[in-house]
Amino acid sequence: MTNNTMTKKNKSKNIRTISVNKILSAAQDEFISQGYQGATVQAIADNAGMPKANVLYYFKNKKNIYHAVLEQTLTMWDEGIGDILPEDGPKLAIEKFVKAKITMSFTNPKASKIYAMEIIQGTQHLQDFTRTYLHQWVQKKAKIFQFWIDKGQMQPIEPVNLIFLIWSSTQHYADFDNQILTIMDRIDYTEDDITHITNFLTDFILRGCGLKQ
Amino acid sequence: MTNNTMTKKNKSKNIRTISVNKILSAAQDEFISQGYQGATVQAIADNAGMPKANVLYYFKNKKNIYHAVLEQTLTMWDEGIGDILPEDGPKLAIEKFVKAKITMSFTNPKASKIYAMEIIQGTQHLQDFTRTYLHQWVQKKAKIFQFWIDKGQMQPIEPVNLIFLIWSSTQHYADFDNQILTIMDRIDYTEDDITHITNFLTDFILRGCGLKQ
DNA sequence: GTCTATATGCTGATAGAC
DNA sequence: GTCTATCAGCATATAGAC
Repeated sequence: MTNNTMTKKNKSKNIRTISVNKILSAAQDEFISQGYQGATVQAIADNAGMPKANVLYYFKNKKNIYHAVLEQTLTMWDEGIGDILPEDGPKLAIEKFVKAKITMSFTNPKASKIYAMEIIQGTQHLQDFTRTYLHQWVQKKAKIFQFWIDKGQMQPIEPVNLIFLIWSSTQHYADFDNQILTIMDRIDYTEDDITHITNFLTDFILRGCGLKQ
Repeated sequence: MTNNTMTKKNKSKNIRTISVNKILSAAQDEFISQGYQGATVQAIADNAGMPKANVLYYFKNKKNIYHAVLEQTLTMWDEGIGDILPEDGPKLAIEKFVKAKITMSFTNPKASKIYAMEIIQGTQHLQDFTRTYLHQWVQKKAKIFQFWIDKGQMQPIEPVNLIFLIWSSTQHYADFDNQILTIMDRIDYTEDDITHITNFLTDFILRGCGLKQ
């Protein structure tokens, strides 16, 4: 299908999709650096390369822009959380889980930051997500760890705190990238850095669980 | 010295100290939950129990309030960072370091949150602190770990990433307390929780470093 | 769909009486 | 030192021409 054969509807749908994505991307940056209140629709429009009125045409108001950014964030969180499968056994499962979280941290640090800011500020918009989805996820996965412990496949490591440690140590490279890069004398993470960090965290956590050496 | 024998200067100095502390405490809460821009002088004044004009009498403007809160935060960070001493050897040093960071997280979660938000948002006000003080601190302590590794007192664990892991896993309980408490079905951390978490993290990290079992 | 002009409301900050 | 009243500026959001 060429541009010439496009229906009017398809054309305008494309413009809409492109504009909406530009706005969401600009908004993500703006909300991270300025916070919700500090972010101005004007700044989002400037960074998206369009007049302020257009932004409000697509999203009606600032709150709706933020909700859309949050929704994107949760989708990524959900897709990137990885899984912990009983049939994998503790070693492989932890390796996979750590790798999934690290990958998410390095491929989408902005989503991680938006999420972190929400939780730090008091789970204002994410209370439902935490109370229901996340609560159940942790309980379910903790049971799998307990199953392995009971079968003698791993040492008695407290599962809930283990999950917290894996979350925190992997997210840290996304959320605190400014601090870490400054300390490491880098402008950005290189591929080598990412490989190195992945190996470090995987080895360290497996050893912490008594699953290596 | 009774109130009656107080000089006028002492009295007013007390009022000032009390008012300033009330303002700083209220401001800390407000900056965490609303962000810098979202925080209003009016809300700070309300939570401090005084008229807005009084707040601006003591601090002149909102920026100055925030700077004062940040200064408090850095002082706490500095006092709570703990130390890593060559003469302690790796095991004791790591035990002490982990314990110091956990203690800070549980005794002053608000300072940890203010700090975290600053770094996530791009070290806007803390670039100097990160570039100079923190950079040097990490390099210095990394050398001590390297010294122990070279002497065969501990396994070759990459020191800089080890420091990041200890920071992140301990701070997490302060910064993400809302999420953690929801998942753990608690309103607040109990003394038992804190002991349990301290033991978990200390054991896990020592094992990760190959210094236990 | 795009853009200009404008209304409305809120916030930081000040002036000045007490 | 405390507090009321008020100003000036800015940001969201809308109306309406193109």
